[in-house]
Amino acid sequence: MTDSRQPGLRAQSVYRALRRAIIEQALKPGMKLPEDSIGEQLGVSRTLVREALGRLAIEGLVELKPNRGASVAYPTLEEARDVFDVRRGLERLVAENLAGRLTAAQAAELEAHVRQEEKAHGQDGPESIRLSGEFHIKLAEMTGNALLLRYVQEASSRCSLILAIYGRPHSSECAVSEHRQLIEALRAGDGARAAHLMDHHLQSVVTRALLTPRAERDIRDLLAPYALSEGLNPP
Amino acid sequence: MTDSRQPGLRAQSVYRALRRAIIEQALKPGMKLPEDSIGEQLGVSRTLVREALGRLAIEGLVELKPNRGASVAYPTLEEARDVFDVRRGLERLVAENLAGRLTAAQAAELEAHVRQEEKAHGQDGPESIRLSGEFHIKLAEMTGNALLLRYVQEASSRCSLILAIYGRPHSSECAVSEHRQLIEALRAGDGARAAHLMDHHLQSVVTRALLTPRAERDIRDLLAPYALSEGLNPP
DNA sequence: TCTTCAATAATCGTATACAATACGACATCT
DNA sequence: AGATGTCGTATTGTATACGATTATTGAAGA
Repeated sequence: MTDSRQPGLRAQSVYRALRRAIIEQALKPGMKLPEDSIGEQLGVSRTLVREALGRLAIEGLVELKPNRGASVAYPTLEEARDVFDVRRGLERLVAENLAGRLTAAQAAELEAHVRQEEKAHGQDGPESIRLSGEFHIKLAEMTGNALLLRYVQEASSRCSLILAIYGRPHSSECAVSEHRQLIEALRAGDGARAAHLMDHHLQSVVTRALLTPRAERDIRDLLAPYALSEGLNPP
Repeated sequence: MTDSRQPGLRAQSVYRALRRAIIEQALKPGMKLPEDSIGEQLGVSRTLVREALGRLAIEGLVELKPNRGASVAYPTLEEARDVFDVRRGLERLVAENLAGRLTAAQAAELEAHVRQEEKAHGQDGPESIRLSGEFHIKLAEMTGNALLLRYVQEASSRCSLILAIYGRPHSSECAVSEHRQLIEALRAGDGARAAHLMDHHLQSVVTRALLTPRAERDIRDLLAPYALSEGLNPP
């Protein structure tokens, strides 16, 4: 039971449940999120659902329109670019911060993680994606800077959502070799190189998996983002 | 009347009112924030106050302890350092992003702003501080990156709170000349130099106005942060 | 006088209630 | 048929209600 009757924890459970559901695409971009049905499903009142939706809206995973409720966010391409730019910047900071400061234990943990990524590379799709993401979160954690961690987490989740919309189907997001190189640079204490590697790593994630490469098939695909960002509701 | 009976706007009004009150130190760090009295004062129910407090808690301006309510945040020195570090990083990104991209109109606006800062420098204390802060917000706005703007705003407000606690009384936070140099570098399109200037500018804000230079007078000052961060309630 | 404890008051966490708004279906008119 | 107006339903925005938890006060005992 993660439920726990402790105060405030149920609210957080709702938040996390919705968050995961969105990132894993159980709730697809643009999908409506009525407070009633969610509350009923999760066994809480609208109050807590509302709280969670509000928080998700701040983080950009949910869109909240006055008097017409919440829906899973459907970022435009410009917003997507913004998010990726900021994320690259943030993770560059992470890299600079970490260069030379990595303890032996931390380096070992990262390498173990990369080995896992390698193992999962060929087979399980979603598992591979999850591991790639976690690598970056782990790095942010290791800075010991809570605010930096929060921002990286937020940007990362939004990136997941963006890739769900604009990314090609099964691009394995991160190249394992690039993670390896990065660890090496961090270990060597070469901050500039680490930042540079991180920057290009994330840049290549974009070009490899994302933005523009996807040739939209027909007008419906092209219009979908606009319709949804205006609150319209295509079938 | 900023009140406006439009839905959702009252909630935002509450949020903004509390935010300003905290930043302007009408509500001092550590001060309790009971939902009831705030709601009564602002003419709304606890629901909306709660919403606002939740949001402020996420942004780090308010601390929220389970079953014992909200209080104005009292960041520790480590948290303060984290926030300043992230802010410096973010604003470096702003500088890099803006270098060479500044339109003539934007440059003019910035220069006009700096002239205002200069005017206000000698006289009004709080006014000078406000203008210094706004300069940085303006820069972030000019990137056109909404997420970057949000993060800079958030970090800035937290910095205000931090300076309220640990800063020396009337340090004029930003040197006008440094702002001028920055604009020049942006205009020249020298991204590296702009980033460097920004970095040192913010670094000097810290050393000039802040952290450690303040010789605490007695034990009470030294203990205050610890007491408050533990939820204790000194008179 | 200082501690301990119980009763009371204050405040929070969550659910529910009610009014306001938006969406959809049907009827009406041209 | 197509457009337009009206009613009913669904869903939101906000307030209120109620049980639970924490702070406070005051009295009794050491």
